[in-house]
Amino acid sequence: MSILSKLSFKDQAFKLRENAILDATTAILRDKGFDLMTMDDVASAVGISKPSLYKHFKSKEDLVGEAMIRLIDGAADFLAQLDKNLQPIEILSAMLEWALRVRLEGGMPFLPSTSAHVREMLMRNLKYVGRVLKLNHQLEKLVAKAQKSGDLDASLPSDVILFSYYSRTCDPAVEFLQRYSKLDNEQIIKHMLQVCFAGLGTKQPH
Amino acid sequence: MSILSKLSFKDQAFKLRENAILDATTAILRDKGFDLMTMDDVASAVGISKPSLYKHFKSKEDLVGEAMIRLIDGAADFLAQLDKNLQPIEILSAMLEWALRVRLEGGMPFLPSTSAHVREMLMRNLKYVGRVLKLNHQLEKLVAKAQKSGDLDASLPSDVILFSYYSRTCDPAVEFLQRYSKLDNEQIIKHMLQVCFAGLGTKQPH
DNA sequence: GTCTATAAAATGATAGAC
DNA sequence: GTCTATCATTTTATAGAC
Repeated sequence: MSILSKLSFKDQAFKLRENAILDATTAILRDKGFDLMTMDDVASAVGISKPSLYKHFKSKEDLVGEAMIRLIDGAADFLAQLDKNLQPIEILSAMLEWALRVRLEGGMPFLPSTSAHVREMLMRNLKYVGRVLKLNHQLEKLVAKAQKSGDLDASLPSDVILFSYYSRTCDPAVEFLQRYSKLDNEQIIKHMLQVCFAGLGTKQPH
Repeated sequence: MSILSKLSFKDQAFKLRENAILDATTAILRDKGFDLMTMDDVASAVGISKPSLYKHFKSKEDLVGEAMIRLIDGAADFLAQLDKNLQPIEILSAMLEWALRVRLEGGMPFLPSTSAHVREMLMRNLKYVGRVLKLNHQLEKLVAKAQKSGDLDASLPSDVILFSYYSRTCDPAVEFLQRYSKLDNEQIIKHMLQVCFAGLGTKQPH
């Protein structure tokens, strides 16, 4: 039984419309960012009026929060569905690869890196913070294991590894390469993974 | 003879006030970003009225452009003053170290990474674009030399190296570490340089 | 629940006195 | 060149009809 079949037809339509609103929100956030995205933009992209939009989401902050939550849920689902026999470093690499691919295909705005203002807004959203903390906890454990096994540099503080890892998912180099280089998406992903884990240089032992 | 002594006292005061305006603009950009920075913010931070501010800079775009130009000029000055006997990889490392230190000490907003909107605005500023292209040309040559000498990974496209290098100057991991870790600024710089050139992993040969 | 119309507030930019 | 006062516009959010 699908998740939708539990709901009445009316509620199904409602859910579908909410998803359409979140799709439009994601696309506009990616193109314009939070500050420049207006509720008029979203309403007209979906083809509804602004008061109707406010029936679904009580504020701009709420709307963006829900869009970000859907994003985090996608990442958590991907992680949950990975082969449990993979090494921690392989899981981390696969997660980053997934995030880069989603982003290159036009899905992901990754707002938290954008500005302190947006970050604070999201941090006030308890539902969002809960999802983030849970995912962060899983990734922390993977980083610790990979450091112990020698796949990640054990001389670096785990904070440095984790924050740098997150930053790679929203690295502006991706957009620059997509716009100004002749590399295709798969080549960009391959090189970004290489740069993340092996760096720009030819490593000397330390 | 200093640069200021060529000017009348009145013009000196004018220049000093412009510098104070640019200082305030830089600080506000760092804290709030372009979209949320208002001309009222800048005027009251400097202690002048908004119309006075507009006598110095004809628009918000112009003001931010000049602040960014001053930033690029600082980088170019630092590069020009480096020891000419340094290896290209040492110069690149020193430049990144300088940029990270400036940023950690509260100076640098590094807008170009922020949003497509801001990037487009700056790209319309010919004075700014000129400075950026000149600096970019110098860094391109350093990257090519470092790849040739084997200090930077020659198997990576130079585009990938250059864009990734730029991205490290505005890596959000820096702010996360400054806010949420117990590392001091110098430790953060050391680790960020390590991550940039050597990556997160323990490199296997390729 | 959807719409038209509008309130309320913020903000980029300027007029005009001094 | 600096100020007070103000315009014009944008934008979040809502009232009220249907």
